[in-house]
Amino acid sequence: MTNIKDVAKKAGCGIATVSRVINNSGYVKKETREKIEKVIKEINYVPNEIARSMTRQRNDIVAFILPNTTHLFFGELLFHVEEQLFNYGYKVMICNSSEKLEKELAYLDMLKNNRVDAIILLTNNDIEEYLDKSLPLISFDRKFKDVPYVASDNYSGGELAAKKLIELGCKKLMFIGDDAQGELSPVNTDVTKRRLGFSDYLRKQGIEKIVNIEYPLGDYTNIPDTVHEVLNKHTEIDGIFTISDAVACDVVKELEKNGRRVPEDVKVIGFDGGRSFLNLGKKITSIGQSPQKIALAIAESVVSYYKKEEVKNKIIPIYFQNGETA
Amino acid sequence: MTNIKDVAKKAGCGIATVSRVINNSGYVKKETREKIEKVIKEINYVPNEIARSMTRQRNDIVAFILPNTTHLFFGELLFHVEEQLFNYGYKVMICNSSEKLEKELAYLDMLKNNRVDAIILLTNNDIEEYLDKSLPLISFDRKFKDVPYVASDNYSGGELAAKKLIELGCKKLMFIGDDAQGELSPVNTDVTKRRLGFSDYLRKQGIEKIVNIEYPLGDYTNIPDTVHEVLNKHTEIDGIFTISDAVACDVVKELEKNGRRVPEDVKVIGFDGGRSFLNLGKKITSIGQSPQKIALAIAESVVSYYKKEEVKNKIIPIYFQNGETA
DNA sequence: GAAAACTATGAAAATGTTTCCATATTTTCT
DNA sequence: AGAAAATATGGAAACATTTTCATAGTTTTC
Repeated sequence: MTNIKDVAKKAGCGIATVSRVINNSGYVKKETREKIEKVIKEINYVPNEIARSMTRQRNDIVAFILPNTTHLFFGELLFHVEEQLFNYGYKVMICNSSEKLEKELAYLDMLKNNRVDAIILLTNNDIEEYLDKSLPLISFDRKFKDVPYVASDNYSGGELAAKKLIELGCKKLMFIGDDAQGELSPVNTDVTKRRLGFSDYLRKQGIEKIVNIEYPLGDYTNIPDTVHEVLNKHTEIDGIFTISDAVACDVVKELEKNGRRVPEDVKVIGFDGGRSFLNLGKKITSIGQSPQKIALAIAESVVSYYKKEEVKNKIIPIYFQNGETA
Repeated sequence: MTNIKDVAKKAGCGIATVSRVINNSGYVKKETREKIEKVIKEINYVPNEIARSMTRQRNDIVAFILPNTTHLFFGELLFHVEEQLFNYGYKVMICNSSEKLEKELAYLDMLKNNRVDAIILLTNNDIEEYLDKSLPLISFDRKFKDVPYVASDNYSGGELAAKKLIELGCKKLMFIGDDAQGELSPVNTDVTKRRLGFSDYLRKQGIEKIVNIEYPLGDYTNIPDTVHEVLNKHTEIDGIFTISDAVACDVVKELEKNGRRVPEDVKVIGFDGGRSFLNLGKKITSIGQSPQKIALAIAESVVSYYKKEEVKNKIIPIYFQNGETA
């Protein structure tokens, strides 16, 4: 590989001048610039970004720690985050934690060594005490001490779902979601607020929820059994709000297996929207999160870090994505 | 941030010795090692990976250029690729091309500057002429000149689908897939082989396909209309093989809208399997690709590059994933 | 008991840039 | 015309490591 010295030698100038040409900075005479550009092409020189990172002490890399790129919503979010950051000149390093704390910690260590410019953290683990104050963190859907965060307006989403189900004439409502985010859990992600918004709204309207079904986070294997059991016990249920569209999908399958039609007999409202919603059919309605807007907010936070500005918390509005339940 | 010099000074030794301790290389007296380790902790030193990359002239980064992490199968593949490479000590940079050639080229340029250790390329574009011989490329599901590749055994997959549909008693078969990969297209990805395997098998059995439905790659918007039209024209169709499970899902919806039951009236076999298959319900059967095995093959290819061994092409077996159509 | 092998250490070179500083030339201003 | 400002250029330091080399002490070997 050729380097900047080779260019300088062949062009008969100093390396500083070559550097100026490459970075289009400082003063360079027109002929000198042309000569250098010619040589660069001739000897097929490409600047070594590793060396640039060395002097600049930054590498324009942003890391994204998330549980799993196989979840539709996460894959979508990743796509938009990468797209936004690419536009700002950043590269994105992807870190699948598989929801494991140890892996998240291993990544944080590695990322610290690598002096990445920012770390986007999406986790359900009890990681707060391990978060190094010096790391350029941005948290998604989760509040940690001293860490700026971006989140969908989950609470309003829960309220909206309740409001909608009531409008649609539902009388006996249920929530199906994650246990690890329960009110008594030490881990309190923003996702919890979906249920809180839902419950609070119902309470204000003097309506009582039938039941919450909750199960370990990320463990979708036993949903059908649990749902089956509850549905048999509470045949009066006519409206369900689920923590995500993926769960909603399983719930619909189970309902149909039990002879209940969706949306005719039971209305179902999920959460996430977008592509995941489309893929899962339109029997449900969804409270949509906007990965584009979330991604933009995150990218702006990254840029704020770079500019050493205050990085503000950002709540992203949710929206209705109407399906047949609507 | 503290550096290796700070450690050396405080420990009263040379930086070379500190380096030996960090890298666990060469000779270091036990007491010296302990002293240095103590200082490292005291002053909270973490080695600067950028500087290490500088001297080692490699950064343990592998880039993955793919169309879009929002496709279920790609998200899944990405997950396993990252997981495997993490085990080998690599970091993964993610590059969403949105299927755009210009974006792929921009990424390739950037990655060249960044001296990444390997580039996994997943594309449907006519990019061959732009591929720099000096880049450490690994192609997925696509053969380029001089570029080692990893692919699922798509041809056998097509054959298997045909065989299965015939075994299930189907008489009037159809293929639904992508136009851009047509036999006359200059772009010839391995995905094409799904149809070839399917067609060839039928031909050998003396069975003629009813029709191919093909449409622009990645453009799933007009599938329902096209399918609707063809189904009305060919009400005798009783077996369909689709290029992917995602397409199969749309096809099933359309079939049901037209009053045909799946799998009772029409059997549908898709392609991809795994999580995407599960999410889409089990009315279809799928020819499954194994993202784990693909990821392992890719990771091994990356390691071969590092060892400067010959990087071999690898064909990964597919498998049956039985649903209700089975 | 001398040579060979092993252990231990640090100075200095090398990695490929950017940037600061010094210097020189040219242009602009009054 | 002389001073100030703008243009142009290159040498050298700095970035934080690893690695080579030189040197020296300590064991082992026969």
